[in-house]
Amino acid sequence: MPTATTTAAIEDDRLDATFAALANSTRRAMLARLADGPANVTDIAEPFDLSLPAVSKHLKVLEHAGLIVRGQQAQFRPCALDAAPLEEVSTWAEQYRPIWEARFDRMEGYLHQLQQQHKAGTNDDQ
Amino acid sequence: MPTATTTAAIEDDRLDATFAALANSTRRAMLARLADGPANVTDIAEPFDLSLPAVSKHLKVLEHAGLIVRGQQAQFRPCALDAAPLEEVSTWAEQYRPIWEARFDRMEGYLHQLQQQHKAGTNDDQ
DNA sequence: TCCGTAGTTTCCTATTCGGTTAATTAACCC
DNA sequence: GGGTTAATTAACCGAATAGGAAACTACGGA
Repeated sequence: MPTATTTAAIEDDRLDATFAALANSTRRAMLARLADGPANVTDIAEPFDLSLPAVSKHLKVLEHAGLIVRGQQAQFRPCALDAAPLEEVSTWAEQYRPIWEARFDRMEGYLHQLQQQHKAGTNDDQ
Repeated sequence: MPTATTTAAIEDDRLDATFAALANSTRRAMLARLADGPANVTDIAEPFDLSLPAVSKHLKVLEHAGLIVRGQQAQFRPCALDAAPLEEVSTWAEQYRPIWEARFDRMEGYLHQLQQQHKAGTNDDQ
């Protein structure tokens, strides 16, 4: 058996890690900071009301998701943004563009209908 | 006290919820299924090796993120995709497009440099 | 060699997540 | 009313998250 873990499963895991890393406003703010250029851990920590270990852990999550790359010069560990996973996120989301664009002509009526039904409970027939 | 919760904070919370909902391949598969049209809970559950309560919880997460809308007809609770939050995700990610596109000319050298430093650790002396 | 700086690791706590089974609600049909 | 179908709620469990404090590692410099 060639790949017990299929390509799709690997991509799934990577998207899992990326979305999980992004599901936190502190980490998203760190990425925004790094969009302006590389920085050391204490620099990244500065705007946040967080202990340094907490920041360190957030950075580890971002690194695990491949969203940052880290180096080492002397006692410093510079972090740099790697936006490649964000391209995957964008591509994934863009799959659904036809749907959110069709929303007005096709979907919205149905969505409203569902919501009304939900509010109404059992009204009459259908 | 005017808006102790600022607009930015609300958007943060919404992105938190959306990304968290997307950070699970089962839930992403459910969205993919719903892209083909509305479905009831048991229909959605069918491809998964999961108990119905587990499916129900996943759907609640998706609903909380605004990714699905739910109705009620008789004992059925039809679910329909609402792709609007995915447009937000795409827009958010697209912020970083200049960075992932500049990667080849501007960033890659630096990223590699960081990675090499990291691997090398203390190379020469000790 | 000792000190200060930069970060990480370890250990702890509280909360959330993903899953289960069992019980419950809700609506239809006979 | 009684039974069946659809789905949720309740209670519980193990694993993962997010945080802090304290200890530790690693490097540069006086």
